[in-house]
Amino acid sequence: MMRRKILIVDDEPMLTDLLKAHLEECGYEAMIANDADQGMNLLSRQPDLILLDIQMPGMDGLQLCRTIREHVSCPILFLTARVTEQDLINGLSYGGDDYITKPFRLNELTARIAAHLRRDERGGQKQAILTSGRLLVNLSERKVFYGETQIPFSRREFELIEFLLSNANRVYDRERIYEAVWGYDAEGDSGVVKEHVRRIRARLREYTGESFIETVWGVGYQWKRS
Amino acid sequence: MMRRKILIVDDEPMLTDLLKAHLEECGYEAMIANDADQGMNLLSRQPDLILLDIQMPGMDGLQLCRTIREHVSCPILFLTARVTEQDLINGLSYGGDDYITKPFRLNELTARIAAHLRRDERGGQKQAILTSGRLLVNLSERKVFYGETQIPFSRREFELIEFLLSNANRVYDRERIYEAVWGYDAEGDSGVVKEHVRRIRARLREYTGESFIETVWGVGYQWKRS
DNA sequence: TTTTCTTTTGACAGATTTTTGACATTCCCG
DNA sequence: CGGGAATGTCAAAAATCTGTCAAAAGAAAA
Repeated sequence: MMRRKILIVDDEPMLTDLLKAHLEECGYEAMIANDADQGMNLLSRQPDLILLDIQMPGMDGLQLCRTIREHVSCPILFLTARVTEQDLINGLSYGGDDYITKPFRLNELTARIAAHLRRDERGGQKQAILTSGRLLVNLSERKVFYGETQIPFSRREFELIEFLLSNANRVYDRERIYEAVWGYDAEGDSGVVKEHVRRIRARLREYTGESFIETVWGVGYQWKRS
Repeated sequence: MMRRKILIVDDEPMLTDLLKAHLEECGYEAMIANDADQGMNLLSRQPDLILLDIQMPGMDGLQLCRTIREHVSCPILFLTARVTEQDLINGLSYGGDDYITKPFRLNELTARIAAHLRRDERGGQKQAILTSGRLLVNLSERKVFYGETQIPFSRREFELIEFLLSNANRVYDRERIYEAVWGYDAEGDSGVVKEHVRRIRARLREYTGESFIETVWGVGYQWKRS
């Protein structure tokens, strides 16, 4: 198996050096880019994964992310400081796949990297993070954020959100939703879905002002992504 | 075999120079840092061992030690003038591996260094230490410290802590936890995990005031790292 | 063996979530 | 403008989950 190539884009030489050394110790091949131009150039070497700092001074990391996405389809993992949660959400909607906040542990980082590469390899399509506007849904931690505040959801509620959001802009009747989320053959829908949608909407509205889930009369529900 | 790199952190230039010369004579590559910042910077060069003076004026050597531990896992050897048992415990609880009191003989120092490097290399067993806030978990010695005091845990308790902490911020249901820690296929979880979590929380709370392990309702537990 | 400590188990109460059904409201269409 | 079907709302009931305790079973130490 070829050694996996990882591209590191960060303006802090100290950090990039440390990361490079560590990643190489873990058996990866690491390339360093200290600015956007270098980063774009190194795309030609076909990295398997990209670590991208989205808050480099004098450069728009988000734009860079989008540009990268136009050229390659490998996982992009953001490095970000805790403060600008908003940037993070932007980033994910700009084509990123996951994020990790600075300061982070090397072990944690390599674990994430391994997970993404594994997923990529198996062809698994499942994203780790979903976004919708300013809303952020972290599937692995099972948490929903609006900006920096977390919105609490119960298990079924979360599963329902996960289903609808990962099939955003598509309409499903209650029976299908029940089947997909509850797993049984939907015999008597009995209005459970209805009630859950209500509570999810209520909580979303309470925290964000909008409810995201839309009713298509006579048919079912859909997650509306602007 | 690569030449081993040793990082010396001490505010006394005379001493550091002397050490550097001596170590290089012994076939090591030596790097000097005269203050904490320099020390942190040089971590990017991945030293194989660190000599650290824990009593530099205007800086908390112990805290530095702990900070270093968050980034690297190589052996850390204290240089200290203090000799009490208490100081030793302090140092070790902050993530150090050994200590040597000043004034010392160069021979003694190099002997210790060689011993640690040998152990590090042979066992392949990394001196794994995890931290979470002020909490420190020494995996090789199977001990947990909060500041300078040790918190006692039994075998299973420690293993459970180890598993959750090394996968911090990720949620695992009881079944998975049982599988990972007990090693069997989780047939009848039977609440063993639940009970262990309770006792771990209780002891952590007793010593630290917080319980670190968080419940995600309907899903499982996770170690919460701020 | 006895003693002590750890681990497992089962029962229970309390808290939270999920489901249900009755009722109100909205929407479509004639 | 209604009638009827589909959807929204609410609160109570049912089901599920978690925290806690104490006792039993098992391991380790003495």
